[in-house]
Amino acid sequence: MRPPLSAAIVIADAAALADEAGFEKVTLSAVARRLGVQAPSLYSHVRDLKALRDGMTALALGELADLVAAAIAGRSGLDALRAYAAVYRAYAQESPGRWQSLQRRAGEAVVRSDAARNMSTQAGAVLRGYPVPQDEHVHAVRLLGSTINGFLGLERTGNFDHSSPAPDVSWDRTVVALDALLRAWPAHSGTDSS
Amino acid sequence: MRPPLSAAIVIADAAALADEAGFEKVTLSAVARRLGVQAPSLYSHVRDLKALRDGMTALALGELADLVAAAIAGRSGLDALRAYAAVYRAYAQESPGRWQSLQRRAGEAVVRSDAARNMSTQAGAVLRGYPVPQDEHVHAVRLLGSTINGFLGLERTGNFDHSSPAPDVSWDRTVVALDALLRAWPAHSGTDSS
DNA sequence: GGTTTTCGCCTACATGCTGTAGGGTGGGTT
DNA sequence: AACCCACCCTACAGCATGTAGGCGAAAACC
Repeated sequence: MRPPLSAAIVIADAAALADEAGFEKVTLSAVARRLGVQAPSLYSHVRDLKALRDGMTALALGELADLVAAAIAGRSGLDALRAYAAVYRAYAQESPGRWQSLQRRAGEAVVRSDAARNMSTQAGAVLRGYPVPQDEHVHAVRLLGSTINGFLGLERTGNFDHSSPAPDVSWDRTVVALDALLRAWPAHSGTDSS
Repeated sequence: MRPPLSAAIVIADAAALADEAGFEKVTLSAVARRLGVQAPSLYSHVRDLKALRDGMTALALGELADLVAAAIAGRSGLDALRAYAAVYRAYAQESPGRWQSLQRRAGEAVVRSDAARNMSTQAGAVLRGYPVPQDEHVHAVRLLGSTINGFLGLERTGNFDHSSPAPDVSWDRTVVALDALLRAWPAHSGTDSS
């Protein structure tokens, strides 16, 4: 009758549920209900809950890596940075559950995946337009990721809800500030003035 | 015999458990076991699991606000910024469960608490040593929080584990970079080159 | 001093989720 | 036609949340 289930289908459905109800609401029972199947049936496709979550993380990682790749292709400098940041924010807003699935310690397999490797590479690519010395790239990449992810996290937890103006304005300032920072990357003991 | 339980004791014990085993492992059953009591007994002190978590968040918020207050008192500029950032990082490292309790959407009561209000005020105080115009303070505070919290989040989820050098080095660069950024806060349409 | 109230923890239970064991059925193969 | 196996099923054990109601001991009251 119905086409048989597969790991991919289960994980995709779990991701959809996460986006609708929040990552923490993703339960094997709930996914089974959505798929019109009994809960134990899912264990043939997914080892356990941890594996399901890892699958969602891997899925999100792959999607995001593709989006980032498309966004920064052919751009550089502030242009690339804007596109890079915009993709993250859009993803966090449009797929909040998937985005949440990235904010956790994932299994080894996920960490070593191509998508995960790509993500760091892409962050490095954004830096190409900036005068950050090669041996400082790690730090710049970490700073970039920290600020972008941190902003999205605070926004999601409602940290900005009780002060004006809307987060969008701060987001723009933040991206511009990061651009300025990267263009004048400080030397070890302070800043150099040009 | 034993002194009777109280909400404060239950919450404190839950916080201790969170630090030992992770925030997501905090369960009313587990806390009851630690306290040598049956699980339903806790419901006289804590309305439900959500209330317990909110209590932990409020506790952490209060502790952190006090630590920050002590750290930035009498300091300014980079000195204050360093102390401010250091308190956050130390707290995240020494009380990981409590820190995790801050990375969630808390109930209204917690959000409106004095401690929560203090935290924004304190972030603003750090900016006093920098030439950030008053109407830009919100953005700077948000940026500061984003970067600091984001770094700690990425560090905790193991994002930095598979690249060298150790996060400590990046942390230092990050704080220095934030200092540089605040000292040369970019104007709205770009940066001014001094 | 004895009675009564109250407080704090208890047992019992309903409900929901995870994960295991093992059964049955239908579609494809030979 | 008989077989097999992929796929989903039922049954169950274990642990979590949260409700209802009981019991005992200490405090309060006459």
